Amino acid sequence: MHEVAALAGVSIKTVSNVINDYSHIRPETRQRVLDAIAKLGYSPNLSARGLRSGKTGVISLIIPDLRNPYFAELADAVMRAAEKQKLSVIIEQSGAERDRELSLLSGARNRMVDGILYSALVLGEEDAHLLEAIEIPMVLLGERIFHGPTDHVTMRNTEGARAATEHLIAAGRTRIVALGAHRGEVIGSAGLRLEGYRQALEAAGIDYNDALVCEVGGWFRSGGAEGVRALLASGEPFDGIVAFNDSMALGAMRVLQEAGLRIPDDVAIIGFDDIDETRYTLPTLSTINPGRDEIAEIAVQYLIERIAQPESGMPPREYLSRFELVERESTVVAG
Amino acid sequence: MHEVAALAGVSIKTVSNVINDYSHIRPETRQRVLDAIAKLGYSPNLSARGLRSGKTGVISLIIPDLRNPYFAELADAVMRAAEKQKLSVIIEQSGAERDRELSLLSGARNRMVDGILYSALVLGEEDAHLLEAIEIPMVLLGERIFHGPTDHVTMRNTEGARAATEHLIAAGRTRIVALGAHRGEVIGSAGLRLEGYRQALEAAGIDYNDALVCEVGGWFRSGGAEGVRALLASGEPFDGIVAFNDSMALGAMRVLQEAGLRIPDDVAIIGFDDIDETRYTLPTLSTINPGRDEIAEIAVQYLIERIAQPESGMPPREYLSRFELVERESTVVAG
DNA sequence: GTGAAAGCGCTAACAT
DNA sequence: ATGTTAGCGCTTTCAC
Repeated sequence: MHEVAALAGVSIKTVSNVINDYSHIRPETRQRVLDAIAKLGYSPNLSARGLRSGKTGVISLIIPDLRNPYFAELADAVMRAAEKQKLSVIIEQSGAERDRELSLLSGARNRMVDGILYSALVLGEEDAHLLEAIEIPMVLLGERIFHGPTDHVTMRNTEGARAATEHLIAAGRTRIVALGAHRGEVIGSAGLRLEGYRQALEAAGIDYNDALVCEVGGWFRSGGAEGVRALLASGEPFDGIVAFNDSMALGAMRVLQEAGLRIPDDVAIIGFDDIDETRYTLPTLSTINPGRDEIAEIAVQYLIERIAQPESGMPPREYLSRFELVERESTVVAG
Repeated sequence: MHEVAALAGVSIKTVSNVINDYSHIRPETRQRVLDAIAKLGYSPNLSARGLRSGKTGVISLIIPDLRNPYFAELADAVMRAAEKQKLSVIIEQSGAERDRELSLLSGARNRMVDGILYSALVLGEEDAHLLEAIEIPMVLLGERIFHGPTDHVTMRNTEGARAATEHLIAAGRTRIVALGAHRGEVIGSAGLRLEGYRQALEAAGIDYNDALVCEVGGWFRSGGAEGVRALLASGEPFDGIVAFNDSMALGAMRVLQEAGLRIPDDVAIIGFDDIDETRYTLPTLSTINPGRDEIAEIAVQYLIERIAQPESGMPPREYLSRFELVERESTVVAG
């Protein structure tokens, strides 16, 4: 920077002004500085800037696991949104371990980032108070913690599940499985989506049948597969499945096909998340698009606002994205 | 830090020593400092440390697109390897655009990272000289650029493809499709894998049939699907497919099944990459596991070594990981 | 419109 | 074994 100033024949302050797009610089001077920068291949030292300004231009995104397509796509959306705002993103994987989620939140690595986007999988409502201790700006993604002390961006889970269920009902299905429930959970994606499922049944005058509510080990393909296997073994008849995420739906599809059932003729199935893969399976999977891009953009915007005004006293905000029902082959009987 | 020093009744230097695990500190003093740190909830400012030491403890990983499962899994492996070494990872997506790959490599964001792991998709051999201009340590992943000025970590592409092809031959297939070739490409994954395919055919005394070498638009599901559709339309008979990555294999499987062909009975198929999904499709997909964890660990280790000794004059290294053939349902006829 | 100087929080010499 | 001091590269008052 000194060299640039020398070459351009100005002071180091002027160089700083040019870089930061300050006003009141003669165009001619500015050009001279720009030329010098180009000639010397200079680029500012971000650590120094960070030290001085207290900001690093980096945010961290805490997610359970990148190998889960849902989170990979979420990370992609967040990175695109962050880039528009000239922010870099450090991704930290919690592995869905409680200790790791906690240590990442309070960890020393955070000293290097301006804010955190936190997609909780393990911490729940009862841990909301722990978030109070986090001193750097944070925005929460997903459903695990409501009414926390931070901004929260998520989708309309209940309405989405209701729309998915109504879609199957409209297709003439009456014995509809809810795949991925967690008994006793009221908040959290599982609880909210189950509530939407119930609402749709009730509105259509279909009795709720507990035998069709299928719990799983985890929201993975394997969980969906096991769930449907158990269901088939139970002998309880069904003609539709609302899976609470796409991975489970895909696992379920595989088991149904192995069992010789046709999709959607024998069983119609709809998922949740609209991960890329659902466009290429056989059959393609109908699903609820949660508005991922919108979630990412709003979350980044909220975080930037909190970073800009850490002590604004603005109460925690809650943003619910628009979802969209995506109709594909798994729910539409050809002809 | 000053406060910590005051509370512990020592100088700020001693605090620094404790934090950095220096020797020659009386255990009692160290403990006093540690207590003070805990009480004040102090944690060091990484920006300041970075400014002073010239290192940030952050590396960047440049990949085309996280939504591609192969790269999501690579990113996961890299992050796990980096974490073991106490490094954070900033992920940058190039979107497979040439301009973006170049600007990311030389971009200002790099001032904040100690080194780059670069998985090229667009830049090729002819751009190797551009890498010379990058002044920060870099390790290359993947096949696009060989003989560049940097360390390079990748898999044994030719041997892997040969093993895959031999696996189909051993299963009695003789009319084997190579799916995902790029005509005229010699280096790059496509060229290397095609070479392995040819070697296997030759070793088995099977004539190379150009009509079975199938080019595709891109290494995505859609590319694999289109390729197989064209092949079916051509009327050229085939009983096996070596797909140069798993995504194409999955797209191909879908088209085969739509066409009423049984896998593996009518057509056996094997992919490349061992992405998670291949364990859950119907049928499950045989594939070549490229040794992703090994690649990630070696790449991070190489990068750390280069960061430690930027001007060591050590010549560029090349590391080839061990691969493994994973046998699943798509190549094994039951019974 | 531009320059001079102070200092962000830390580490590395050097001194004690 | 611990304290003192200079300075990393930048931004930011405050003069001019």
